[in-house]
Amino acid sequence: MEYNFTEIERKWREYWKKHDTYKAVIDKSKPKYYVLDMFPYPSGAGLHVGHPLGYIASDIFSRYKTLKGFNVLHPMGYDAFGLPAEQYAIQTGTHPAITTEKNINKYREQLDNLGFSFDWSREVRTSDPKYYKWTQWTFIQLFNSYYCNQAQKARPISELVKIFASQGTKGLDLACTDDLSFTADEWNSWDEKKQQQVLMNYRLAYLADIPVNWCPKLGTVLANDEVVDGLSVRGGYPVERKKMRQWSLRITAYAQRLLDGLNTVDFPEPVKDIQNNWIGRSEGASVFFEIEGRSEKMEIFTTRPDTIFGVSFMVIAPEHDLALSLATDEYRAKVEEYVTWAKNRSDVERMAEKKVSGQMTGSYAINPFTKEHIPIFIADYVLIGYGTGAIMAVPAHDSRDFAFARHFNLPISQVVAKEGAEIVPTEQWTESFDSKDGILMNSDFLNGLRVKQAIKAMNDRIEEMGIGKRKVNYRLRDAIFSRQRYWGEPFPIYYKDGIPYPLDESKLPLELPEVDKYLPTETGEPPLARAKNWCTSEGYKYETSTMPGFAGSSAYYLRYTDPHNDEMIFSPEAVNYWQNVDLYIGGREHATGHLIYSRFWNKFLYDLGLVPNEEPYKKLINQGMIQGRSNFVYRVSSFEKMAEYKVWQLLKDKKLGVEFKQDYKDGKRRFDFYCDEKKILIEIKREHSLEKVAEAYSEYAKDKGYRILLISIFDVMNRIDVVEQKIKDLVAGGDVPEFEEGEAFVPINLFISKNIPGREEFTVPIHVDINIVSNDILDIEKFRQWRPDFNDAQFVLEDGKYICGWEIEKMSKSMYNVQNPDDLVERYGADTLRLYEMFLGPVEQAKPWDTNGIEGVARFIKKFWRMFHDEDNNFCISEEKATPAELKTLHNTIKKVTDDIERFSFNTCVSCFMICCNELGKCNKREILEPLCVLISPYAPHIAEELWHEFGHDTSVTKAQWPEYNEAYTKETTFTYPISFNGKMRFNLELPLDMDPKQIEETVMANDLTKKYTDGKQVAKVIVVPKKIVNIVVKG
RNA sequence: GCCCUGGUGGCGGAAUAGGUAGACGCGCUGGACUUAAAAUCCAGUGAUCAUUGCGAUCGUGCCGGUUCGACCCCGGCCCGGGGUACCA
Repeated sequence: MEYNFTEIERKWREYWKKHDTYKAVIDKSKPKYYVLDMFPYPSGAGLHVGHPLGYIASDIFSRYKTLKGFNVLHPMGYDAFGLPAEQYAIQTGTHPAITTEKNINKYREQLDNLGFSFDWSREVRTSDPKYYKWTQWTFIQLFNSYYCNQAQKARPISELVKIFASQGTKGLDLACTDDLSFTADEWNSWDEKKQQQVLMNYRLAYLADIPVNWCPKLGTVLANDEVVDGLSVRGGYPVERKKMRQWSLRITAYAQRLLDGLNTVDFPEPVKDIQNNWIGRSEGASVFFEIEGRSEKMEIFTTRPDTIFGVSFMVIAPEHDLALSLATDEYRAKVEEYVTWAKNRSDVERMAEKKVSGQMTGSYAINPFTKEHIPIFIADYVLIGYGTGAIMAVPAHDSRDFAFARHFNLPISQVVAKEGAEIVPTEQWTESFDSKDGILMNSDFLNGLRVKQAIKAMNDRIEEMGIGKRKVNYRLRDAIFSRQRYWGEPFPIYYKDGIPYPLDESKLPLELPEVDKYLPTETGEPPLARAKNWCTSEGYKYETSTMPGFAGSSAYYLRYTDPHNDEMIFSPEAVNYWQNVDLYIGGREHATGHLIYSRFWNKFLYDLGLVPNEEPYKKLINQGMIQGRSNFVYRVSSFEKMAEYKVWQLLKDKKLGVEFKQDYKDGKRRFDFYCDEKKILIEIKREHSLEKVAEAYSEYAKDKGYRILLISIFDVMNRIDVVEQKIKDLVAGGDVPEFEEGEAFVPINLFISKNIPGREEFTVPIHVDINIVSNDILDIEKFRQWRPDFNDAQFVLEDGKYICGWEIEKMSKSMYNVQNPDDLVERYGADTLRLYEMFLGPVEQAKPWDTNGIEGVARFIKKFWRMFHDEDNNFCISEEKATPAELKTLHNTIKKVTDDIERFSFNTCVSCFMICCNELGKCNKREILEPLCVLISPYAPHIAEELWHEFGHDTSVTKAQWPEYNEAYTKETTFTYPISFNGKMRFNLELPLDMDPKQIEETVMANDLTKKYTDGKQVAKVIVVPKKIVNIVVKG
């Protein structure tokens, strides 16, 4: 009798459910610990083995922390709004809510199968009105807030109204779209509409005409992180730049705090790097250049003000306000043409083609230091969205400016030189010198300074002269928050006289209305415009776009602390107890999206005084991707090539006594094989081809004095011995008929096992379902049934088996390498799957899925079970006292497992359990096995729970205590020293631990084996590292 | 291009602080049990040479350095994976 995992696992899952084992309640007598998984979008495909990897890790950690006496919050929910359900709705008319519900149920079933310790009473779904009420509520708070740069904090907009009324913009430093300046009198004189327009310039959620990523195929706008290489991440459709009126979140106001916060959290270094780059802080200066003959000035941003003496032209972006007005009559037509061309280029085109392009405007700027008049160009290598959309070009020290200058034949002048390097005229340069440090030259008062000093000196001078100031720029853009989509949160906004107003909080949630179709209207409005009565009771129209995917996921971790609260987003009591997330596990792909948005969202709520921490996640772990391991079968693609290969095996290496050449070229003709010595030509073809050409070949051979043999594929495949005899006869000079008519070869579905020689030459690999392959051996019967076109398949086997090839690829349906966790749970049980997923390797590392190894873990579980049971599967435990050796094994295991879980090294824990069992052998003592049962329970909760109850406990193993490590049991009195010579280990020597280095050295040197290795050589030095190693350095 | 990661047997991986490289598992080979198979158990398993025994040499992507001693630290390169790209 063996361990019946199916029944036992089901039993305990039911028990946990019935007893609310994993329900978390506030308990101030215990320290809290918050473990969070990135909640999934419930896709129709369900889970594959890659998804649960992170969940298993977090579950182990949660269970461990609970056993260590923490009150653990470990919730789960669904990121339920999203494009796939909506696309499906468009195609089929099924309401996305129905699709989503169905998918969630499937997910839940799969998750339940794995025995996770989630507190499901706290489940949230972003598409649930009770949940998105608070997403909408937060949006209203953002709408009603502005950001004060001086206080570095969000403040209520009502406060700003008061300030404007009393002092205008004087003395204020606010995060805004445009730098406005007005007096109190001006403000007070404006009507409501004008005042609201001005306030929009400051709101943290604001409406503005901005260039957006418009995806015509999806009919919506996308955020920057939803676009990759000019294509939408979902669907891969082209995206174009377009100016549209959109809701945005002023995340840029928080750029510095988002950057600073990274130093306070424990995230993987790459994630911090990605966020750092995404935010992209650069320190520089904004400088105003006068324009020849005009009153307005041109503002540029540069990080290298020290190079201003090397400026030889200016460049502005095609979308720049001055672009057209700077064009002189002479250049107007060309400028207009260029601007139109540049604006209409899609991102995809721009990325594909990186040719230098640009257009002279005819206008000139004046260098404030050299007073030189320098031409102003328009070029699309300058981006309107960064800095001021205008630059001073320093071709000697910037690769893009250099390329531009060379293309338009503009002067290049060097102003920085590498210390001590020879000065080469710039005409001879092939690339710019992008010097981050060096010595200034040709730069008046900066000459001789180092770059760093020069930047400071120049910044000081610029500010003194009043022509500019120091400035920090960020690459980060405000987050576009509108989607022209149905399946998302409606904005709690209505329009009165064209001005947006927030809905009264008492009216929340504003529920998603029913629509007849999930498509835009004929006039191009979003789907919500189709809804009947999509307006307030007073008749004011609601906003018709919906919120993006990241809206609902930005604060879900907070809602989990108090998920059913209808009065407020969460109670202060709940959030102050549970605080922020201690451990967050999820994929790296969220580094620039969700993780930045939710950090921003959290900081905003922190500013409002609602949450106690500035950062939402203390520690982040990225689980690595599980790649698919595809299997291949090799189908014969050319029987002619296969036949040629077979015959060549008979001929090559003078096997018949004479040398044959393969693929022999005779004038314009080509033959498969040729023997010069015997003047023999051999050609292999299909029967009917041979019939056609037999005569021609025959004549040709006669003319040239060759003997020829035409062989049909059929003969090679079915009568190779006859073919061989013919060739032998021919070589021996016998009279062999050139061509004998025979049967036609009917091509078959033939598959060649991987290691059959020559296979590569005549087969093509075909993906085969990994579920009909085991240890790379194909189940031939299942293969025949797998696809109708294979049911007549025939095989060339090796050792009676068909061996498949394999490759590591992405896990995907089309490659037939998707491993479904349910199948494995059915075959091996959830505990085994959990252990195996951890055993595969470090959680953070990407690794291929390979079912081959799971047997080993399954064996371990069975072995573990047998330690507690006799041959008849009866629980059989001894109350005998444990031996010192057994206690040592147990306590070494306690120490190792505890340490490894603490450092999230889950894979080595599994090895440790195996080693422990191997060492304990047949030990069945309670004193050892009871703690071991608790130790393994985070990994294999079902079997642990069963054994725990068999031990006679009537409460769950999850309520047990983590075993305490006792050093006394593992203390050693001796250490086996590796004795090495010049760093090479030669033998071991067991010595008492209390022996001092001097004594050790003496003992080792006196040893016979040591003498053997030092014989005839001079001992230069002996290194003794207590409890580590002895190294003897010998010379000669 | 730039930034980050990783590179160890046939395979997944271990070596936590510079100190016995290859733990544990898979696979493979041989054996035990069995009428047989499965399951289970035992032994072996980095490479090469020597195998009559002791063994010897090489070996953590490549080249070099530091050190008594390097998978680990330093310098230079090669390859795989991810991010990002006219960000001035």
